[in-house]
Amino acid sequence: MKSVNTDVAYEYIRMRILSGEYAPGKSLLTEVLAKDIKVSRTPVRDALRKLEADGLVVIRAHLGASVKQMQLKEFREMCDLRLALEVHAAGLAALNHSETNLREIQYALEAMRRLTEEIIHAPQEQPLLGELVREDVRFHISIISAAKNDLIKKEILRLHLINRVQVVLMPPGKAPKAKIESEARRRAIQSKHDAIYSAIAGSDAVGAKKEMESHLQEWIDHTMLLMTRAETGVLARELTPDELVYNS
Amino acid sequence: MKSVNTDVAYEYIRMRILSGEYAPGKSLLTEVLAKDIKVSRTPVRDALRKLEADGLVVIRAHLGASVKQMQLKEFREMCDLRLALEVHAAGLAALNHSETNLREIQYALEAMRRLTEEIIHAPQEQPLLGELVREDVRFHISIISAAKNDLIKKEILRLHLINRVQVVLMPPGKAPKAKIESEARRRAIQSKHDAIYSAIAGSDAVGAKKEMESHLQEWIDHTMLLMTRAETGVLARELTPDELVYNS
DNA sequence: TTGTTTTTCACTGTATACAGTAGTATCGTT
DNA sequence: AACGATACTACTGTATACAGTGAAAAACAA
Repeated sequence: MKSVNTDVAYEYIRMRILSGEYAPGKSLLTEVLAKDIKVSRTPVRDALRKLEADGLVVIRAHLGASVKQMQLKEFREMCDLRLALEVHAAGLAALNHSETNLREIQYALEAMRRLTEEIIHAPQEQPLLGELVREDVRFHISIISAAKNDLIKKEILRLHLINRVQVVLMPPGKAPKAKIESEARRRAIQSKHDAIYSAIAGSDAVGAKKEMESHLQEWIDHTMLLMTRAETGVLARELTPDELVYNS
Repeated sequence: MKSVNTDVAYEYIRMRILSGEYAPGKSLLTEVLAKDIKVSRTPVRDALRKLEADGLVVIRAHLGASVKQMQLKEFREMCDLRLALEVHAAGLAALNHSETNLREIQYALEAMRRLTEEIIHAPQEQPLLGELVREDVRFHISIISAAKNDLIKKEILRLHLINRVQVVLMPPGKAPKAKIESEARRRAIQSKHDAIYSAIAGSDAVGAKKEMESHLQEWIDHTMLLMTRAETGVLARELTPDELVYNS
């Protein structure tokens, strides 16, 4: 099948939103985009509609499209939605996982363990943080895959992406916590991950759900704290566009 | 703001899908629709894109749009997704409900109780079934509203609508169960609903989730059984278009 | 007949011109 | 100077013509 301009436009805009080049709130003019992508306005409009369905863009009649910007309330609701789905997926993973799934989860787990220790002992933690986040994503996605429900998986991935666009991390200089505090937090997360893995590997659905729920709730609380603290217009970003496109 | 043709087309097509006039699998030709709605193909295409986002339509490049038709596997996955969300919502409802919410839930509950008894004692159960289903929907939506999470609510409503389009009930004549059996089942459902309500009213989140989970699981199992039994091309429908549009 | 190629054609995808809206700047009035 | 009405304009919404695809029909070969 020949490539379709709509898809080209979709990928073009999507990448720029996910990479942060088009920040939340930025208005997306069809004419400008059409000229940049070198197609007409029609496929651009189609692409924007698809992106709206993904939750990355909002379109208001006669006012045009802009990159979705969430209020704190909406963000909290989305986190809760994600929690519900990932907790359920953890339970399913405990029941439906294959050996391959377990190996995948374990791989991410070990990579995170290694990176956590490296970061704690390194003088500059920043450069390795991106890798850590990437492995964290891999860990969660592996679990979702083990649940063997493509619809739920798709939905969670969608929410993950929105999350990435909305959560703008504190700039390196203004790290909100003392290093000793974040060190303890990192170790706590690691052991929580271990507990989740054990429950899944042991086919303990109830346990897996419980551990996943408290893990995510902790993450949500932590993130909400950072977001309420953060001044508007904070702009440090950890991930490259490439890392953001996990379609696996 | 002036009404937009895209919205007109969207409503037009949506209604016909929800009412069953456009059955799953039916192909939706933009030219035909445009002529029927008396607009051009452009807003029709936009509307179809929106309906695709709703999960009611599928669009394949160069092949056009058609009303979404699910395989059994996908339907099962969707039911599981809905279960995850509604169970979570039940838990939230136990924590976040207002007095008004409780009254709404109770109202639907009592209406169902009355109808259930009427149906059991009536010679012809068919005419009242639609009403019963409508009150059942009201019951579930009231709980979702009580959860106070608009995003989750929106998502569950979306899934409910897809459900209605996909689940085509057995024709009256071929009722799969003896009356005595469905009578027992109706009473069981009623008492399950009572249990859910009690847990929510008593702010018992764990209990509410547990009751909701087993209730929905029972419904899913029952529906899957009907669907696997049903021959292809079964076409009896209980609800009028009007009942299908709960935007509350 | 059966299988393979060619042709046809109905439909979608795209570009573009035009219409219509909502926000902004301009002007006039007090 | 403050306020309201008017004109402007930059953009979206819509119709439509044309290009391009893929599936089904027709033609052909064995």
